[in-house]
Amino acid sequence: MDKPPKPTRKDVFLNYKIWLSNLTGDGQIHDSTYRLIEMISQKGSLKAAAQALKISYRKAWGDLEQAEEVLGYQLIEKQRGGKDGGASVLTPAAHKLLEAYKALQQKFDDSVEKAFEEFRANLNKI
Amino acid sequence: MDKPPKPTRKDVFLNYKIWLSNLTGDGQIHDSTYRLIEMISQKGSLKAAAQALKISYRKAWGDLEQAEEVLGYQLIEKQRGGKDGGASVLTPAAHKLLEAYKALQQKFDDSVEKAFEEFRANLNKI
DNA sequence: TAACGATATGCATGGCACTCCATATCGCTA
DNA sequence: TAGCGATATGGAGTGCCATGCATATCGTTA
Repeated sequence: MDKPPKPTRKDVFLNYKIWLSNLTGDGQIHDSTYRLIEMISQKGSLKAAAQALKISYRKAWGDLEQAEEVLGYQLIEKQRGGKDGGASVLTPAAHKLLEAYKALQQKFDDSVEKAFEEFRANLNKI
Repeated sequence: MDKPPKPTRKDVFLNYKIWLSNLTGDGQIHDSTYRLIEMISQKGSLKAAAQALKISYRKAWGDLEQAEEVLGYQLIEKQRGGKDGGASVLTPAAHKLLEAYKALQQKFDDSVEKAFEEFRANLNKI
């Protein structure tokens, strides 16, 4: 019925996403994987971490598998059986990865902020 | 059969993606939409642009619709009927948008480059 | 050695995005 | 004024991927 009610300028928002991958891009490490690793560190098991993050164990396991595949080294020391049926702890490499990732994230947030302000200013010149 | 053939450090790559959206995030403008707009500018019609980019006319039309909805103003002046059955040309606003986006993209590339080098260096300390 | 709880993994299914298809509308041109 | 070709838009069909389900495996503990 009424198509153009009035061309009104609206507020727009910039979104961004960064992730690691192997050369082909079929293996990837997303932000969710970092959160998973952190949660494993807190909870002590993959299962508990998955529950805490409200994702399926299946997915959590798969994400972790892929991350280790991409990097080429282990992030988690996993134990089957035992006192509590099993457990998972981070490797030193995983701790370093988390640190490095946090720093990267921070740097990004800063430059994104600046770049977007400029962009917005340019748009408003229209 | 053979799971851990040898934990070998591998090369990893940083990927990123930026996009605009409205407040709720249900309306989005992706890189593909900018490419579409550029192609419309070259080809002179939405249909030809969609074909050139090998996407369905349906999707192209929808993406454009969404982009204009997010921004709140027209990007394309579309004509139905006429000499060639119809045509599409960019509005001045669309040209400005493309310019601003390219600048943003460039800025991003630069900061990604820097941030990733640092990240990589940190990883190699492992 | 039976039980328990976490890791490990294949497979069915459901949701979603995109493509295909069908149809309507528009306005110049011959 | 009939025809053409592009825009406009809904709906069915399809393919992919995440999720969930089911089940096997493992090793300590009681």
